[in-house]
Amino acid sequence: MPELPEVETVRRSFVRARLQGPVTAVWRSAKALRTGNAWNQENLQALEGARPGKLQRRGKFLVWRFDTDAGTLGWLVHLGMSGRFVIARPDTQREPHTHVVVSFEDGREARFVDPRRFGGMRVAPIEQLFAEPPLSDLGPEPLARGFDMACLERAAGKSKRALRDVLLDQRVVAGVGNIYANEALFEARLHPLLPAYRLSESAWLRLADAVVSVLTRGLSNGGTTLRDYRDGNGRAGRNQDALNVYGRAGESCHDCSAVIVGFTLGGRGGAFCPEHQRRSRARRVP
DNA sequence: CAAGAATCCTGAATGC
DNA sequence: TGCATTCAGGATTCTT
Repeated sequence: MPELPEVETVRRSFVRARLQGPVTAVWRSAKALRTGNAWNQENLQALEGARPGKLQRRGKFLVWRFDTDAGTLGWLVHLGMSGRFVIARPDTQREPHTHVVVSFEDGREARFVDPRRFGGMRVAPIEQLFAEPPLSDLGPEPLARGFDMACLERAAGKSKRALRDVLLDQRVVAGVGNIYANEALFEARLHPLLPAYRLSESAWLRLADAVVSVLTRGLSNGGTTLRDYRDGNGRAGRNQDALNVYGRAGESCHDCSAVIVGFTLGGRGGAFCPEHQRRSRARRVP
């Protein structure tokens, strides 16, 4: 599932590819993406004739600027669970579940492939795109200057919610998903089910540092590929080998050899080390 | 207001 | 072997 490091890796591969405009054609499959999502108004035909500009990322969203005679448009793309955004030659076979193809004058095309169709997209004037949900609801960028423990504490310091769910809330911090939430909690030595209001100042500091640290490592490893994720050139990431807890329930902890414990909360799985991530400071009596 | 459940979807994994 | 069932999960919307 693409989270901040994966989406940023995709962004970088598109920036390196430097697709040259203008857009010559837009193709859309017959199947809808994520119905029941108010912002998912595709309006893709507005991109025809537009010239590609800066490609940005906000949380797990890509925002690609396109210049037209009538002003600047933004193409908002979310990869959902199984989405891929790839650069391809027109004469190569389209993967199954290809739902959007945008062709550029230089002969290449951008393809959006999403088997589960949990992804979404929208084209709108750029100011409007940033002013409305989902972008307007996002919390701070964890890898930007200014992100620190105060951001987390302000947003969730009084919440009774479990830490794992606080980290998944895009209003608290943008771009963290289930993999990196669990990894950050391991790194910070905090139990994923601990209510947020119980954290001490030092624990908030550890957590903020851990979020930055696991995202940075994920990014330098080119993202985590558990199943579907690929970068813009179709390549898998390498961060799956660096995971400490996510997907490792029943295996032993890399640091202490305790057996990693799996759990489910709100329909979403997670995992933690029972030795490193205790609910309280009290040590268990052997 | 907050927290939990339901919703969307398909392929992989499991069950019989 | 083959068919049916279960499950996973991001973000939103609906309930409680």
